[in-house]
Amino acid sequence: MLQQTRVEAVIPFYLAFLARFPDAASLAAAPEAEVLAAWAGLGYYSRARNLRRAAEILATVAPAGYEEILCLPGVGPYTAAALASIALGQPWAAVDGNVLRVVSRLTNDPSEIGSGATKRRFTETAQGLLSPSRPGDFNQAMMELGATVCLPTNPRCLLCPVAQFCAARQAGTQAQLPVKLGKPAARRLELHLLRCSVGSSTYLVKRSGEESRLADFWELPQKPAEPPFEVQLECTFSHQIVNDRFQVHVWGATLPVRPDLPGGGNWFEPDARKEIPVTTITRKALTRRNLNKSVQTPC
DNA sequence: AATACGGGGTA
DNA sequence: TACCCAGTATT
Repeated sequence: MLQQTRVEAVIPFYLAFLARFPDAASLAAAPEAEVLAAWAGLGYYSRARNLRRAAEILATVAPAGYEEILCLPGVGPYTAAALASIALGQPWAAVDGNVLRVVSRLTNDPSEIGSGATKRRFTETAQGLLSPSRPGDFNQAMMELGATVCLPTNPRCLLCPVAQFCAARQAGTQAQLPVKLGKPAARRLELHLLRCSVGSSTYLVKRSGEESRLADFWELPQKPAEPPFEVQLECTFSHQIVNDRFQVHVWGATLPVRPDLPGGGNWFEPDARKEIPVTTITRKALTRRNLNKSVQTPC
């Protein structure tokens, strides 16, 4: 439950869940739908399915250590280390997002925090700091430090119990760590979809692939009325993603029909321009699933 | 290495 | 609004 979910958000779900499924056997015996119902509101529902599958295993065998715990579905390096250290007292550093941030500051290391190489190195650092006699307490202390003191922005160094060991604090760089690779200011992508009307009918039009020799032309997915006909593009789109925003640019265009080209006359050259407004849609509202229907709304 | 997966809190 | 959260699985 704690994977990518704040402790405060988890607690009520955790209590209700344990009341309903007090042990591995009862969870393993429960229908998946019932488990999902108890999970409702927590998000990341594959965690619930994985947890039930793990319970099926745990009802039979008890894993002996990190490597075996890691084999359970839904258990990755962090969770395996947390379980091995807290439940079994074994010396594995549990490295979550908090610990990555704490280590980046303790060592004043400007490496990009999202890369796999950096995570591996920071994990080794945490492993070296780990208390072998109290690995569970150490791991929880590191995470708690990140959650309450070594905050993402405005770390509270004056309250920090390990400020005297912190390289970033000495260098005064704590506010600039950890370093996150910024996404490009604007990724521009082609939308490959637009709408046109033929007479009173409206059709979707898509651009053919770049690798095609017809890359610069637009294609009617369904064959419209028999040629000859006139095609008037009402508008066309392009979109770009700026940070978490999905912007759709809409502009008008008129395209001449090219019956002389391959495709039975269903090809024509783009002739666009004059950008008019910009519609902004949040990325959450524009997943791959509903892309097709969403992009039609601005038109 | 990138992405999908959720819902909620915060600056 | 943009980022983050006691990450993992999949591509």
